[in-house]
Amino acid sequence: MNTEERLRNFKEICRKVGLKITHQRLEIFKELLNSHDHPTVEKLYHRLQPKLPTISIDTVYRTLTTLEKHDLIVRVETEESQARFEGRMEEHHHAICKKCGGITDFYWEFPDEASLPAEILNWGQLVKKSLTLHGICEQCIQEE
Amino acid sequence: MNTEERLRNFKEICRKVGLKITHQRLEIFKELLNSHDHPTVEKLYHRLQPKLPTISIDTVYRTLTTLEKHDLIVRVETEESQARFEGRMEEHHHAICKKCGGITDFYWEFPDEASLPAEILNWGQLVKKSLTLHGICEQCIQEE
DNA sequence: TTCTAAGATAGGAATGGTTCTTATTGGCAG
DNA sequence: CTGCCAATAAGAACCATTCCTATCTTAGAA
Repeated sequence: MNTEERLRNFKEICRKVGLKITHQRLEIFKELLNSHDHPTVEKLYHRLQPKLPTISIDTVYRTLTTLEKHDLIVRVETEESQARFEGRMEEHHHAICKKCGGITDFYWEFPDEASLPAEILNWGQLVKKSLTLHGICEQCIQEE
Repeated sequence: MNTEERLRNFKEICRKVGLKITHQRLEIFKELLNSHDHPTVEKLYHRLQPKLPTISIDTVYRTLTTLEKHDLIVRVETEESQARFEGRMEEHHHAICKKCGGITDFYWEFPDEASLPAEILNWGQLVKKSLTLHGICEQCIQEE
């Protein structure tokens, strides 16, 4: 799905579940679609200032939580205390740099569910499999 | 490594890096070794009350951060705001239940590093590969 | 063993990220 | 166009985590 399709989908989902399509929701969603660095709420808030100078940070929090609930965006799993979000919805994976905290996306096809241990296949209902690589990115290695 | 070996290793590492072996550090480490539910700081704090009735929660935070820095324990990556820790050090993976938040450990041999996309193999220096499964555990399915 | 210096802790205050409260605004169905 | 109800802004409140500092403990020296 490209940006336009994502926006159409966004509006459709909102209509379907009874969410009003407000200026703020639309701008927050669009801003996240254009952000490929898995921004924190604070970062998004600042990026939105030019378009929405009076928006409150609470609205950003509330909206992201709402969008997440309806599977329009994803909350990224990290060890940090600050929440980070992304707009990319295709199943993909992350490489996280221990040094700078940067997150890089990558695609990788999961080998075969049967390669998982039996105990986990019986664990429950699997929804998502995400591989996270930890290490130090090339740029941080150079800077050492 | 069994518990006894882990404790010996703990003391050795402390000596090596100049950390004093305090009663609190030892008890916090032992408590985490005995906990298999990836407890939050708050939970550990309460479990330690019987043995260390006057311990402050700051000490638990500080100690866990210190132990993590020296690779004696691991901070678990979740979407939650509260930090969770574990004492298991063998490389393993997690299945997280969306409903109850429970985390189940499992072992799984990573197929082959060459199966990762080239872009990631050149990303930097990889330290750890962790697979996280998301879904709903059997118990929560039953309860629905 | 005793002494001492440096490091560690307890307790409370402070901080920072996130959520709640409330008055006001604005989307949208009729 | 109008009214209802959801959504927002602003600031207060909340909660997890960290800081401050006086006191205590550990580990090494005497």
